[in-house]
Amino acid sequence: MDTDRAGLRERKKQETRIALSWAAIRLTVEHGFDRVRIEDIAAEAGVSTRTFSNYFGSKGEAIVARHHDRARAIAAALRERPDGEPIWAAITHAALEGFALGRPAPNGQAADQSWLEGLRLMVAEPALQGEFQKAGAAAEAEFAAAIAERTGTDVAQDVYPRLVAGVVGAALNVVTQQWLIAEPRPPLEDVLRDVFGRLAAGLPEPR
Amino acid sequence: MDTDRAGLRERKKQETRIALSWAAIRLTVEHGFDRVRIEDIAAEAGVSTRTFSNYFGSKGEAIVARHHDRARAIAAALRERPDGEPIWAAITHAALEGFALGRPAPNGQAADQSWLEGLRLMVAEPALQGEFQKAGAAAEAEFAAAIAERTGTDVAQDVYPRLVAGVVGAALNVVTQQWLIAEPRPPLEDVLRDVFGRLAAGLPEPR
DNA sequence: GAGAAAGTTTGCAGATTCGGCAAGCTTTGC
DNA sequence: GCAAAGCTTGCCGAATCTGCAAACTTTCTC
Repeated sequence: MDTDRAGLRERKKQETRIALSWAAIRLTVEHGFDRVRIEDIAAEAGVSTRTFSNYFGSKGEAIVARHHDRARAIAAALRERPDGEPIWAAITHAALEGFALGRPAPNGQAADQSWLEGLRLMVAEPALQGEFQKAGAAAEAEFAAAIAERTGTDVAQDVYPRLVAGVVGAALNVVTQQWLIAEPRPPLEDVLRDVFGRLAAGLPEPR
Repeated sequence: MDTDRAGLRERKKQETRIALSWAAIRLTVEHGFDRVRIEDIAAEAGVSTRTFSNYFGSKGEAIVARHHDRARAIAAALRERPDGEPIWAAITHAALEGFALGRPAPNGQAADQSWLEGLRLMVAEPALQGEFQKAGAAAEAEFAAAIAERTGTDVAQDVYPRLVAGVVGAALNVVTQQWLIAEPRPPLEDVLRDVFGRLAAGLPEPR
């Protein structure tokens, strides 16, 4: 969002954060979760281990940070959708935008590849699954707030916004999963429309 | 399930596991997550810290273990539902059974109260949210398998069973949440029917 | 039943992680 | 240009986690 808002200090912090996160992903993909020490990640990003701890509470948090940001981007995208748009259309567009959105990788060229491997890692490594889900849950909270706003409901009181947010979160997980494993890899958009279509139809039993 | 199947050894292990888990919940509710050491939990359950580590990989895992078992019970309950039953009816019943099911607490009388406080804790404490979600995800996997079995679909291939499992998981989270905060506390069954009804209807926007 | 086999519990030690604190730098704001 | 505010870092102690080997218990076999 605020790409270069608010000066040098803030920008540097973002850079450090992202550098740490990518370093964590790269090293873990390459060597495996428990053969990477925080010391290694910090070194790769050019900061001290103590600084690592200032940014992230654990190795897992650092690895999942990219996913976390992307998930929140979807919530942000939803807020940007035009007011009149029907809710499911808005959600679909927001999701597509969020997925397509900024996929910055350490090296420009193999960006997608790095991200793909990172995602696979987060989903496969048991030590990371909790962190991965937690990131999703955090994003869901923002998503619920955005939905409540848009539909004039109350997050604290009404079940609707939280339910939709939770369901969409679950759906996006499935979409990601399916997209990761399907071979050949289908366009994300197709998977997403299929899944959302089923939701809107009340999840009819297939045949 | 296998209450007293398979001898003394197995039973003792279950007892230790449950004792550790309840001890972890009780102490954490009373003193707060980071003012409880594994040493304390182990002492409360009458085993060594090393033994604690044989059962659980972390404090969080121990605290969430009860939730984990209950969530898996819902998947197990689904497998027990009669074959002809429509899928959503089966899921609803399984969920109700799973929720009602075995709520053993350290002290018989305040069982529900302990469980309620434990749940609140898991949902409120950031350090536990990841673990909580992870337990849910693990249960969801079993749930998906049960659904695939029942509907003759393929977990690895088809999106349907994973999607339904994910959505139901999300829905149960919302139900639990709503049930925890609503005042006066409504019957769980009512909340559950409301939420599942919305799902089956395709999540229509509330006016 | 007795004795062997298999599975558990425990203490110990080493590697890591985590977070408070205070000193040294850098960026911001006036 | 300077003071205030915010970051980074090293150091340190408290906790966690895991492999290993010894001491026990339960289960299995004859």
